[in-house]
Amino acid sequence: MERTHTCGELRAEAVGTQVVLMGWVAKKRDFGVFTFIDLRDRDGVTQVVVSEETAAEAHAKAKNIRGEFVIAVKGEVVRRDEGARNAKLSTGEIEVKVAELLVLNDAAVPPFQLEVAGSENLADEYTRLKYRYLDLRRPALQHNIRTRAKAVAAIREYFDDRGFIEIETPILLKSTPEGARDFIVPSRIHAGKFFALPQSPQILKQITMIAGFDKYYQIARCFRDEDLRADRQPEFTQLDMEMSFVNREQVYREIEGMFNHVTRKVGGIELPAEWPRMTYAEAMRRYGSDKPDLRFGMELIDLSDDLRDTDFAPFAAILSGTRASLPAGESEEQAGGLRSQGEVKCIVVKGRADYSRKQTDELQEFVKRYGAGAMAWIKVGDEVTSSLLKVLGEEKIDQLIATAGAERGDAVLIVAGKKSVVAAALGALRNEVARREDLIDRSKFECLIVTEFPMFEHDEETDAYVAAHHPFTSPMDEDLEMFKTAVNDPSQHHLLGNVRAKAYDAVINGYECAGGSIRIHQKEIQALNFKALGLTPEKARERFGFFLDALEYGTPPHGGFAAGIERTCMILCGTENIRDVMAFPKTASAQDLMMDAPGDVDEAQLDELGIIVRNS
RNA sequence: GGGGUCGUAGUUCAGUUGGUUAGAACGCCAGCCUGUCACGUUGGAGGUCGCGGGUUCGAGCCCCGUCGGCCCCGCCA
Repeated sequence: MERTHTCGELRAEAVGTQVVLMGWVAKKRDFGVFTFIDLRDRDGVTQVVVSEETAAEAHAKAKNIRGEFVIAVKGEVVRRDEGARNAKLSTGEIEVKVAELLVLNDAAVPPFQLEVAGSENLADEYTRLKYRYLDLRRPALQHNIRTRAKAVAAIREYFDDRGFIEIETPILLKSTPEGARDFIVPSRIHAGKFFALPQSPQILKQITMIAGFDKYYQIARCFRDEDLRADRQPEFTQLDMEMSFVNREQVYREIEGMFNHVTRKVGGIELPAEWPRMTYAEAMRRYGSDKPDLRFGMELIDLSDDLRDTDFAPFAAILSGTRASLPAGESEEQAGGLRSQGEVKCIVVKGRADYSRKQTDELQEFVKRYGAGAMAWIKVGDEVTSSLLKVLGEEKIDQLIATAGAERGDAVLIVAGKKSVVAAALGALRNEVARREDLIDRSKFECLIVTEFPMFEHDEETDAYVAAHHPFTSPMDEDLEMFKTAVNDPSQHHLLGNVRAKAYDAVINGYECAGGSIRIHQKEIQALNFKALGLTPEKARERFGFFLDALEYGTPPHGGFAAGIERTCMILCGTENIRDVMAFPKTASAQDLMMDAPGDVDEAQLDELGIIVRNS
């Protein structure tokens, strides 16, 4: 018996033809003298009917089948009676009248029902991950995994057409101690030495530019041994690309071009030919985030100027940048710097002057997670009420309402503190409120390129500057002099915090979908950068010697980006969970429940590698 | 590393103030049923209440610890 059709393709036109379908029993409805079977494969579901009268042998076999049995049926496609059609099925106009039925394989009773009718009451994720092969049979996951395959195919198509060369880089390479934790792989031949899995092919892709390939791309697996999140797994896939002799705008055009091609091909979605651009500074100021979700407004509004004259101690301390506002441990010298300066900002929630005490308390708890000490509120109801009324007085409250642009019926949610904390707290609160108030239009795709990221971030613990993107990112031409001053004059070191980089992110619907930069191609600036990062020439050579050597031999100006395949697919599939777009994901504690990895290895294997495991 | 939340039948859940024999639906098993598509119907089996300890005359329920799923903070150049 040879399959002639899938279970998703038969329509009324096929009526009268003989077909053979193969698939899994999704559902059986037994009426004694005849039995309906919903037969499922990756394409869809077709109802087949087995009658005792016309196919006694097949009918007898049908008696003994159960969900997830694998069967083949041969029979005629017949039109269903007027009242017996099923509009919910694409194949619902027809059914297959079975003449022959073959049980290709039986199946144990599944540990969970693949789809509970009419609800989203799926089994616990633990069970579904353990039996991932069963969960993957669900149409929703089948669809997501196929969408991902289409997206990857579209990406290849885009770059192939534009003359990019797909180059594979090694999975086994050398550990570099900075950045994310590496997964390491022991070497047998060099017992006691280790490879590291790539966190990204960053250096290697730059070397393809030095090697003269001009345009490189790769669908690259990346590994980072860090804690997981709803959108983060320890291994994930990136579209990685790099090009020579380009400026930032030329890279932006490829970002736009690629995403636009993928969304058009996969989802039939038309994104703007040119995406809006916004500097990092503007994004932080207006949205408190470097990846703002632009599907809704509710921008952050600065109330600092209105509060500069206040006696209210917490605000006064924050706004004046006096000692009281500094976190414990921060020195007075640092207080002179810009970063000790705090601010007071707010968002306006339209129509929610009716927030209850419980609700504002919940939101306060929410912002505290981001380091905010408290959340103040003003409710512009029939009467104006506010947690700040006593300390600021009516007049000041009215002034704040005016600055915030709040109208009768609105609620104003206020956070004060260090700039970074205010941004983190209000940026997150903005998303949280939008979610709660259902302000997000899920049919929208709001794209943005965020530009001019800071070159460095200040690490409070070590009081050192670390690369915000990676140590090969080029500073902005405008900031080059400041960069040089900051590196060469120890008293001006803090200026590093103000140096902007030619680094950028692509953001869709609040997800960072891609990021990249123009790289440093001159060894002098690269050396300067290592110095800024506190790497002595010896240390730099130890870690990146081969790369520094490579830079000596005629490096073209170059830049590129990497795009997260999973995050892109999450947006295409409309899911908020990365596991929904990966065939075999790991749990939040980085385990594979299906194969029970990671696991122990034989003593003999360890011996060969020269490894002794310390039992604690 | 920290926080939140959940864990009761194969699955999804209910379970009152701590009180008799822990329930429902779906699934499963055995029948009946000529048009279902969440088929209907009759009957049946199925429980270490995650695990360990404690309080109590008595614990699914209270307390402590622990394990696991999910989410968040830190972390993720």
